[in-house]
Amino acid sequence: MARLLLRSFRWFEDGLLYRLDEAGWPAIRISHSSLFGHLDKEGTRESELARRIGVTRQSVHQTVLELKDMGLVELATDPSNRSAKLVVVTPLGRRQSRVALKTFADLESELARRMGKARIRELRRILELDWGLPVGKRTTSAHLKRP
Amino acid sequence: MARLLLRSFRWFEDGLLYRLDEAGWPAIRISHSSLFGHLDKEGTRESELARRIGVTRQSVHQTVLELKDMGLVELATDPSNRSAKLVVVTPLGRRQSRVALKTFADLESELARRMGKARIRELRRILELDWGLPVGKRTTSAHLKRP
DNA sequence: CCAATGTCAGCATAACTGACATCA
DNA sequence: CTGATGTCAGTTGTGCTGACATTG
Repeated sequence: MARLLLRSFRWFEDGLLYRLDEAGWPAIRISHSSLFGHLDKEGTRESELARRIGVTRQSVHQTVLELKDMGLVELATDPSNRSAKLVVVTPLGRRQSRVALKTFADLESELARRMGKARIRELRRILELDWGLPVGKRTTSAHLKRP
Repeated sequence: MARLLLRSFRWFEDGLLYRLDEAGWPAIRISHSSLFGHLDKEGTRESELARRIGVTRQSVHQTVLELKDMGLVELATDPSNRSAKLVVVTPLGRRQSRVALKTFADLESELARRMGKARIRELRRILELDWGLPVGKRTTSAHLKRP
């Protein structure tokens, strides 16, 4: 099962890279685009993104730095807390994220066309469920709701 | 969707590592154990494994080397073709693969307990389907049946 | 002092591509 | 010569942990 999940992940990864390259946006990757789906309009803290996406602050930080280098996001100090920063999308970022998110939607539609709409809907439903902590994990997990 | 698939993969990965460590077999990883499920009793070529698993020869080669270092498999020259080699399981490998495969089954049962048997059965069913080539891929793909 | 946040450095895992030698 | 196979070297992509500074 683990291998099947990974294989399916690669299916999307390959498709995304191909489509974006085709559209002239070769730079973005899965970790980048999945971040955009969790950004608020007013800006979002890295630590908040980490919680929403389900990875560590450090992973998010890495991705954000890359996005910043590409000019897709900017960092602004949070007015309500000077030790925190807000990740805000640039106009360029908005344009590119539209393409990326649409590509994901397209891939999922293509899959639905191939495999059946109901099946893919069901797949997403199952994956979106809270699977609980991985067996043996106690705390501080990507799957934990409240850290 | 891509991220969800990856997250679920990690769920299994974490569980496997914890359980195996608990059982005193800390060395093995997902890539290792998924290989065992595709080994014939009489031995199997690396390139054949690559085809069955759906990855490149080079990836399989890497994994096989590690398994050899651990003493779980051995390499024998194929009697029918001296340029080829057969990957054969050692007695130690047989013991450990039993533990690993049982662990995977346990994890899936645990998941079924948490999420519902039917749902997990359906999840596996969908993942096992042939998704076809990733969008944009022409040839030489991990998803290709006949290369 | 403590907790949250961001940052820096290093590592692990699972794949990939490219290049090349061997042999049927 | 060609094709299959194995091998070596390097790279990519996504995540992790540990350690530390800043701020509230």
